Amino acid sequence: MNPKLSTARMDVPSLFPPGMLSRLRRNLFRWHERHGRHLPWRNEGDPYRVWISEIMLQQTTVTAVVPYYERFLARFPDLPSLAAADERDVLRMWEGLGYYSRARNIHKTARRLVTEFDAQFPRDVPTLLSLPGIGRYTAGAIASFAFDQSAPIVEANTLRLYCRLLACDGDPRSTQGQRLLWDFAEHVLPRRRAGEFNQALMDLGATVCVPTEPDCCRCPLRTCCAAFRDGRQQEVPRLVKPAPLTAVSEAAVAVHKRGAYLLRQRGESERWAGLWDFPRFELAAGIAANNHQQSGKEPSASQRTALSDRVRLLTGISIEAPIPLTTFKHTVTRYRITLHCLRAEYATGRLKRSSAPLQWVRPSRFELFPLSVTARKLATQIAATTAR
DNA sequence: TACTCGTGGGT
DNA sequence: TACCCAAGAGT
Repeated sequence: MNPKLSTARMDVPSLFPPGMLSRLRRNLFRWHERHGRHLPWRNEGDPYRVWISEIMLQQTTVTAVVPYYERFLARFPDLPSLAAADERDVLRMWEGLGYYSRARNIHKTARRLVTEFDAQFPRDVPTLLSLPGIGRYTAGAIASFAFDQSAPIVEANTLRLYCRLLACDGDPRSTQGQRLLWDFAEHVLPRRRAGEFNQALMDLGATVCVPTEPDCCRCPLRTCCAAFRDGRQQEVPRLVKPAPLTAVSEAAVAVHKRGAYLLRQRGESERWAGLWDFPRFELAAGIAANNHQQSGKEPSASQRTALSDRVRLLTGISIEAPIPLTTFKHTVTRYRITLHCLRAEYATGRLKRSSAPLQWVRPSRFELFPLSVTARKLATQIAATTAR
């Protein structure tokens, strides 16, 4: 038994009786014919495209995905082209989209499909689940969208929709809540046209049953909706309070040597794993995000001296005194980072071999490297300056 | 189980 | 401005 699946059942049928069920399906299909979204990865009948779009759409808005999807498909039009690519080029196409393990997993899965599956996409959920980066939702999405298998889905849009249809009070992210939602998803799913049905659910969640101010007047399912009946559509589903942001002050050093700059590939256990960055160090951490007193200042003379030591420890080379260039503010996960960018000339020494990959790169070649967002900004600035 | 992993757009 | 939120998966 695959641990990503659960067979535990709850009493969903009593919560949603057969008469209501057929009405829900009928109304939803009818609504979708007129109001469904038209998206680049829809109705292509190509599991590769469905897969790429689903991975990109994990925790990412449609608006953000569309340009990345188009670029990615132009560069890697099919499974063999993706499997044959270098990971660096895959990450380069992912740069700026976030959650970079998705790109690394896509690459791993592409290679596995070519070597172990004869470059054919598996059609069943258990086999899809065995692939890196494909969880229960994505497996259901690929199986139903690409192969019209009767596989249920639960994601942000359907979670909200199901919770409201059921007026679910509990925490939908808890184990119990998840079990209820997956049971419900399976219960409502028709045997035929499952892919179209799932897409209709998501379209409804994305355009009508939205998080705030759901447009219940235009909802084809309002007569099946317990939350609407009780006037509680604004309270369901229960929200989770995000962790407060922590202010962090960091420094990035652009080390220059004869027209090239030092880049470092970030390690497996670091944030932005696999991306390249200028050597980067934490300076200080504040208590709260709005405590700018400490983090907003430029690095002091003693901090800049300490930076030289840390560059030497990290890379093995010695540098001249770093000179402040510019400052970026960047929020990532729970941290609001103030990044002080400095420039320093190479003095003496040779690059270490043992640590993370280090490389001297000319500005004209920056575009070949997948960079962290802030590194890209700094790289662009440096390239513009040196081009003159 | 709870935490980690990013970023940009909307309000 | 400071939130909220988004087609989740891996550990």
